[in-house]
Amino acid sequence: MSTIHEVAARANVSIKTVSRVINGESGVAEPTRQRVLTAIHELDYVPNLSAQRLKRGRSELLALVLPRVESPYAIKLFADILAQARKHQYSVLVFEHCLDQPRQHKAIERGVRNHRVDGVIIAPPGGDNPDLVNFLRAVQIPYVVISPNRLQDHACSIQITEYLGACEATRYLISLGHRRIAHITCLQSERFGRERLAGYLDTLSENGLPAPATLVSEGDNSVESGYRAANVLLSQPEPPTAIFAGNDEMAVGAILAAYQLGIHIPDNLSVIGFDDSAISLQIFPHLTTVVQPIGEIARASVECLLEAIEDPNAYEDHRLIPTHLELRNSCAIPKDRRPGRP
Amino acid sequence: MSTIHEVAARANVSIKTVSRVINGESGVAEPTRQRVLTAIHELDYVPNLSAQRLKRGRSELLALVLPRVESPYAIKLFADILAQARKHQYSVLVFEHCLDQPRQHKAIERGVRNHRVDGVIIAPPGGDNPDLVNFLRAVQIPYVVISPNRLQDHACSIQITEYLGACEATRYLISLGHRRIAHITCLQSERFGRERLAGYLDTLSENGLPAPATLVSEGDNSVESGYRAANVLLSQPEPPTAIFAGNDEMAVGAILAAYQLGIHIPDNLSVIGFDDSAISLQIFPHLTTVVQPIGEIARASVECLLEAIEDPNAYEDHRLIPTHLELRNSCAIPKDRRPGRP
DNA sequence: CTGAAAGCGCTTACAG
DNA sequence: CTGAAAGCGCTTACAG
Repeated sequence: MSTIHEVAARANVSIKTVSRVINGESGVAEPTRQRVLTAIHELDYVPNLSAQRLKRGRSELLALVLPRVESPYAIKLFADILAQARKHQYSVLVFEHCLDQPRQHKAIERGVRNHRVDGVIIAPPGGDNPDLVNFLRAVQIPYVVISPNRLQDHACSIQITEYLGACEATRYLISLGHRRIAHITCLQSERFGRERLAGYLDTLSENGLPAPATLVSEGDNSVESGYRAANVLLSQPEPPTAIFAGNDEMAVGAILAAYQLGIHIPDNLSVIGFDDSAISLQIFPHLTTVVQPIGEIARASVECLLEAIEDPNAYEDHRLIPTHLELRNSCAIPKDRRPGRP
Repeated sequence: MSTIHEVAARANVSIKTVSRVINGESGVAEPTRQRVLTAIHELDYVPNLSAQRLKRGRSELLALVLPRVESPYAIKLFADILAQARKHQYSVLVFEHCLDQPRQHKAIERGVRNHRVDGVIIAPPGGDNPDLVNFLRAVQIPYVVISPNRLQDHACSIQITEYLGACEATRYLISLGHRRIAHITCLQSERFGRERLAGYLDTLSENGLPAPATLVSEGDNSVESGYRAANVLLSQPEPPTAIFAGNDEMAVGAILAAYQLGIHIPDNLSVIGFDDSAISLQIFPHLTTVVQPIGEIARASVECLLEAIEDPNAYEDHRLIPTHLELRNSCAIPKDRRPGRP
């Protein structure tokens, strides 16, 4: 591969002039610029990033710390962050994060410092790992954390409207006419699980509806737990006419349980999920769900991080990304409220 | 961050000696080595990769070209390749590949040359894009392609036993006693779809079973297409007692269709998928499936590529990774063959 | 066993 | 508007 010297020789200029053209600096006569551009084109010259980085003292490299869970959420987030970073001329290095392995953060630390990464984006649940976060603070590398359990631990964070999203889902079911609305909870050890439950409970009480304990069933975020929870909920003497599941996986579990019990969705049971993950469109009927806008999360993360890199001193930014309800085919007016039926 | 000079000064040696210690070269007296190690530790020194790369003329960087489809397959492959690369001290840069955008490969080309990537792994279906492949050949960057449609186009390729996997699935259903075994095909424009179909057909005929056209239904790899295909298959006068779907998504579609028709799985219908993707464990009953061993694919890809990087001259290697059948709960002996039933 | 010199391919002041 | 010099932080021959 050719170097800046070969380009300079061919264009009959100094390497400094070539450098100016490459970096789009002003103060190069147009004819000169054209000559350089032609030489670059003819030699098929591409600057060596390692050399640029070495000299500039910035790597233009972002690290993304992802859990080794093969969730669709993670890959979508990754893809969107990649696209955002590219817009700003940054590359992304991915580090896997295994919560269970105690010395895992050592490998990340080494990679981050080895590559002289400019900043780090921490996907959930990495933000709750004190080792990683303390390290980044100690070496003064800017970072932004997505959906951490505790906001006050970080200078920059991105979160979504977990609570309001749950409120909107519940309000929608109420507006359809449902009065016995159940909730299958996400893991209550996570903040988002507690906020989604709170949104559900508050909306019920705001609308004068009771929320007996028999309408709240615990899940663990998995399809299977939603399936079990729904089986319990639906075999009560007075079963709910609608279920708001804490995430899409559990909503799918609930739909599978309904299938087996011969309960038609949405005619006899309405179901809402949360997240808009791939599975919500793989189930029939397609799942009405609270959309977690991953594209927006990615954009905000990169923006935040880049600003923190520009101005590392006491930079603080907490962004709240709005969710919205995506209406599909898993909800309907409850049977006893439908007109035209005997 | 400290440099090699500071370490050298503190340890009272030349930078060359520090370099020797960092790179594990022999010929350093043990006491000297210890002094250097201590200095490295005290200064918390981490070598600058950009400088090392610049000097060495190798980036120790692999590129992975992935489709922008948010498939669980893609992220698992990515995670496993990441882990394999790390073992060999390589980092991985990911490039998204959008088939539909004509100038997409330009961005990949630029990134690959900019970073002086040592080699490229192309995930399906990128290997069938002539632009990308021709570029890599032109600039002489070694690459390995995973599951391409045409093997002869590449020097290094990884594929799995699509045909044998389909044979094994079909043979298993026959061994249970099924005689009316249907197949929902993957897209026939892809080699893997054709091979899976061929494995199914050949195994039936080897066992003296007819394969009437009414038992083969076309799908397009999606859950929905499996759902539609199964509805057609199961509403025939003589419906199949088993369905071998070309992938897990379509198998799930078939299960959903059976649910709605009140057909119990596995009592009244056996279903097998292909791939062992996440969804196979999210459905009930859990899906018996032909496992595509992504970990092995990742290992073989990285190995192949590293060998090609070591010896770029006319290096050729085509590896075939074996699949295996993972027995779960979606298959049973057909009703009419079960003992103890009237 | 150890080190002084040169240079990888760029950019950053500085000079003209 | 253009360029000669110095140097980013390392490793590669070479010498002793």
